[in-house]
Amino acid sequence: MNQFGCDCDMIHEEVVARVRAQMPEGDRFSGLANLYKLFADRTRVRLLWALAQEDMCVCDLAVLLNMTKSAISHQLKSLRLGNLVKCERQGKVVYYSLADNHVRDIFAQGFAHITE
Amino acid sequence: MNQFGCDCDMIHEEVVARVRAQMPEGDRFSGLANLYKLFADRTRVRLLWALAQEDMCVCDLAVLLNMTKSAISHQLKSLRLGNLVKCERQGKVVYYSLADNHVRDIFAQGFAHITE
DNA sequence: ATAACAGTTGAATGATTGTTCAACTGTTAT
DNA sequence: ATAACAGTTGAACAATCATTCAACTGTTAT
Repeated sequence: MNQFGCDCDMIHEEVVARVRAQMPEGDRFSGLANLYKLFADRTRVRLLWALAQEDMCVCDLAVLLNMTKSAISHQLKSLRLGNLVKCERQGKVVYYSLADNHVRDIFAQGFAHITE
Repeated sequence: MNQFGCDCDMIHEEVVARVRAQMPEGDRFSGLANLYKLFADRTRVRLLWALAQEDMCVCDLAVLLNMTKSAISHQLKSLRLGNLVKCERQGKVVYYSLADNHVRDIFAQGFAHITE
């Protein structure tokens, strides 16, 4: 470990200084990583995709993905805390839907990237 | 467990049938999840952001993020296997750069979502 | 040759995370 | 009241993953 807090020399001082100067304030990178974490699981991706097609209840989603209500509910909670989905109770049934259209845009871009 | 392979009834048969019919072939959801996994870590997000500013070598990136060459190199390998970055050796130094401009677009969208 | 430095690699470790299980709440119907 | 079903929750378990450490490769300069 050296003066820079790492185990090597800084080779291009000007480059590092320039990039560091453009770095955003605070810790916006963690927020960004946390957003992408919600898309970084096959089950959650399928849930979001399904809700991008139609609003659905927990049981329908469980049947669609061949998983238990519990597993689905746990993942929906993560998505709810991340403000990607919202829910509304009607009697015994809880209907989930996308929180906003941004999720659809992110999907479109993701699919575009992996199919090229 | 029932006929559907889950622990509940299908409440809206038509909805599930309709959504299932629109489901993409194969397992494109895993590919999508794997793409987002690469963005789902603070270190990798910062590496990608830095390389979106300028091409850099491993030592510069290590200094910039206050991390060891080894940790940086491991993460760069993941990004390389995911085709998000590429590298080129010039003498002792290995320069990394974004594989294409798609990464920049994904960043723009991500930042747009978390700052609203 | 050999020293010095940039970078890579594999195993090990600790932390994070997805699913299961069992127990629970809330609503509807008998 | 009570049974039945939709959904939630917390603990436990297994799997995944990021970082560390030590040993290694490749290139340059002496």
